[in-house]
Amino acid sequence: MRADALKNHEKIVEAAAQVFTERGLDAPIDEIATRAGVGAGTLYRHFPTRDDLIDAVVKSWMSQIDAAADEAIASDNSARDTLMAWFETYVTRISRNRGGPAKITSAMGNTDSPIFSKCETLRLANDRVLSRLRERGLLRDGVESLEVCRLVGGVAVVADQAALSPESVSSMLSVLINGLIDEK
Amino acid sequence: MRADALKNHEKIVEAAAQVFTERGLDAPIDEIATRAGVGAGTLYRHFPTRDDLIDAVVKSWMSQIDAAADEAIASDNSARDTLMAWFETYVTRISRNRGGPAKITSAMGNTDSPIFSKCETLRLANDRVLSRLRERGLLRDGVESLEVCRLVGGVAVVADQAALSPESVSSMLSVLINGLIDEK
DNA sequence: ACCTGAACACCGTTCAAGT
DNA sequence: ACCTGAACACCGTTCAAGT
Repeated sequence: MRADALKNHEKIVEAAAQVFTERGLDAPIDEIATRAGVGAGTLYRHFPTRDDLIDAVVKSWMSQIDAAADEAIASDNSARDTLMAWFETYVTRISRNRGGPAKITSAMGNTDSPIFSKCETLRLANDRVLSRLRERGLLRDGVESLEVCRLVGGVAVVADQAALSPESVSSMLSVLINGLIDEK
Repeated sequence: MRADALKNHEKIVEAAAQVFTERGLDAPIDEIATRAGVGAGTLYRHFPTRDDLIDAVVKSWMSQIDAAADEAIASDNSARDTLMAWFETYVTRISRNRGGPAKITSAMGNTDSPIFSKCETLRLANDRVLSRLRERGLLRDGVESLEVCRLVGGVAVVADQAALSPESVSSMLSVLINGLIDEK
């Protein structure tokens, strides 16, 4: 890769991160190109589809997910508290940009989506948390990680699109958690 | 209203119902106008926003919702079976057109959405089913109808956008139901 | 009073011409 | 090898001209 191409690549990702934050994941591509100071064609050369661009932007804040999962696993809190803290982190992360929950949750389990690997990171982190609780005998049988990601993602999508308060989200997550934990 | 205006109104709603079924609720407005045989301006005169048009189309199949709720209430099935049948009907109805779950669920509880009254129909029908189960002592405390509509709607949104199978939907609804019923 | 459709605006995407 | 930006396509929305 030539030096100017590399530089442009960086500038585009940086601009995209800004624009996505301000205007959501559906923001005009052209504004990103302008903000990055490159022509539209250059942007398309580096990122043929919007999803490729999203993938590049999401990359940076996905690593924090693993740390959050580790923290949830380490704690000796009740299953309820563990799941609530973890799910709230999950929702917050994927909701960082408007349109994020829908984009990420609908790509979940879809192998040929450009952002599939990011979804896998999420799914595997979630699986680790669930597995830990299962070991402790706190989870109902037959709950699958992918399914839980979709349920929690569904809550995030609705909250994102209807601009719901964090309290509404917690309250919805609470119902989900009731459905997941084994109360003996 | 003049006779030709009335006729056009009907033709537009009819065309919209067709086009929405074929191409989803985000289908090009212009195709609806063409199919109805009217100019774009005429369509906009009758329905200033897309939501106004959606409202008119949704009207017809919303009445069936009340019947489904009545049926759910009348049965002496277990809380689980009652809710599963009702939620599946709920999801099917709002998923009739692609994009329907997102449109309807994000308008839920939003007083100044053009389709608010349709959402109220859904919410009230759901409330009747929940109330009946609560009377029988089968429901956990503190579950609100609006919240349940959003949770079930969230499942429908994800299923719609990720093209999930009916089995996946049932399985997700099952988790929700676990979280709603009081197992003593 | 209502309708038409050309016109404008906006945005995604491509590609000929440049360096 | 990579970049630019004009050009094209598509679609939403308006409005002057018509009946």
